[in-house]
Amino acid sequence: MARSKGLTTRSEDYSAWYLEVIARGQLLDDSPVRGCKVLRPHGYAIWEAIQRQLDDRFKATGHENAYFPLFIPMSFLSKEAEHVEGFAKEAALVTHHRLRAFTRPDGTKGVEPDPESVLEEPLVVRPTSETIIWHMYGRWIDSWRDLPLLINQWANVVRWEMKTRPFLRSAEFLWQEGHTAHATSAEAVEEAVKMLDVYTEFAENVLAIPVLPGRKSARERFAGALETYTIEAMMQNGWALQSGTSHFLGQNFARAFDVTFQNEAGERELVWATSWGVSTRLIGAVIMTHSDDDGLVLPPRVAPVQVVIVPVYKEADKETVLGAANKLFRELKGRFRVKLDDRDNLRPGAKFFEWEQKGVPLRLELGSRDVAKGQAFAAKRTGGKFGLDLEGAGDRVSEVLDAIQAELLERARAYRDSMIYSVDSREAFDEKINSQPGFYLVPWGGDTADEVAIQEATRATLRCLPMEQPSVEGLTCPLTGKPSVEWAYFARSY
RNA sequence: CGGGGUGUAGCGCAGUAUGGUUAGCGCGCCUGCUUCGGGAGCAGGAAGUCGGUGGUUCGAAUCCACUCACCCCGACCA
Repeated sequence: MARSKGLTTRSEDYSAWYLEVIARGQLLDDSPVRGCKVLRPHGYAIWEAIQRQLDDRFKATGHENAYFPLFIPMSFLSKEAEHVEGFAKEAALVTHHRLRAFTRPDGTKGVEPDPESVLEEPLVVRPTSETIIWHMYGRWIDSWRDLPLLINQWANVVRWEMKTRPFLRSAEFLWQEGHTAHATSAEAVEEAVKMLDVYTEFAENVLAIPVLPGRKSARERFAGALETYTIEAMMQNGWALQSGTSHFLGQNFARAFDVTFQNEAGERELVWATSWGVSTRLIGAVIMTHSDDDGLVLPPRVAPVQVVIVPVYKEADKETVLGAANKLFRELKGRFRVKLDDRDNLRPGAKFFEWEQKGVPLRLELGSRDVAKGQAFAAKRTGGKFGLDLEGAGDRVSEVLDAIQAELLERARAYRDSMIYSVDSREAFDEKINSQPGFYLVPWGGDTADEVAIQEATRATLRCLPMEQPSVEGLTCPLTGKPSVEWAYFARSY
């Protein structure tokens, strides 16, 4: 009989639930290296879907891909003061360029760094690529005609984090980083905001994650940026997840790497910069936004398998059913990522559980009764079962997947909206923020010192100053008692 | 990096206090037969350097030291 699915529930232990969903969905596995995970095929395929669809958007907004080296001369990191401050503590360093074999006293063999191979200048494994990219931009930019320069790269980066969490924070992760150069400040700001819009649209339409776009406070800003824009998502435990950032870097990197251009008047000016990125953290956001107590739930647009066909047969009708299943499979496979699970060693129920835990949005069961009716028995991962006509199945499946995609976004939005609160005093905030986690929207009037104090008392941080800013005329900040300056969201965050 | 916890077969665990032949159990895996609409049944079988290194001992999964990884709670961060 139906035994317990054995998954820790979200309400029992949200963190354990998250780890189990990842393990059962076969997204990640541990590696022998601290903080570094292996992206298994089912997890990597989600990243590939993200890459494809984001890359299309980057190309559509005029960007080109390039690739810059993994290794950065150590001296580059120190060229931009705030930047080095931000990344020095977590930089991995290459100091030698070869190993040599040696024999231990007990006769066993080992390898050690060859002292003869010490690098003249150590190399930093990139934590982000601003420095090496701006070094190169200095060679490529000379005239206003070279601008804007709009480049993106898909890469891995390394940040030696103290505490890691699968997808959300690991020592090595995959991401994309866009780096653009502009002739004017206004144009650079426009670019940074435009890319935040791309992220916002992508998060909602592809990942089905509603996000709050906004600006970071000075305290939360990227190291070396004048302005950091962010999209903040709400996880099911009421914690915020910074899901993408876009930075207006001013002329900081141009100044540090001496990147100037000659304007139309013939004068030399420093170039204006932006950078923007999203990472495999987005996969964590997808998991924590949509998954349920039965396991992974994936939006159709990023699901590695969108439709699974499970034939159900007895020996007598095996041939008929498998024939129909194959026919359906061939019909769908040109349009969807579809899997025909015709394994003979598992019974249907076992297959249902397996695909459920892998987050497949739509399951089509096909038994002799269905074949006789000219239908498949469809089950949505989001709930709901119905007969689906085999005739014209492709169009119908397309509609159903679209409906699931929309349903996930709406469900997430309703949940998120139900977790946005307001408070009228600091006391109320301190009392509620941890017993009732969520986004707290306040007409903020504080400064960095106030943010620090609030975090020390509650562990909540200022997540963003939303792009949409209704007037705060005449309002007082409930957290500081100072006159309100602009609206801000506070939350616990990952 | 500080405090706490856990490492025994692919997964989940017992065994460790009080050291003692061939280290068990459930699930999974392999073979065969019967099954097949929500985790199949029976029979047979394979799989472990007990996280690693070093020590104590006639003898170590068990005791000691060091070390690695993971998890939880803090400090730091995408």
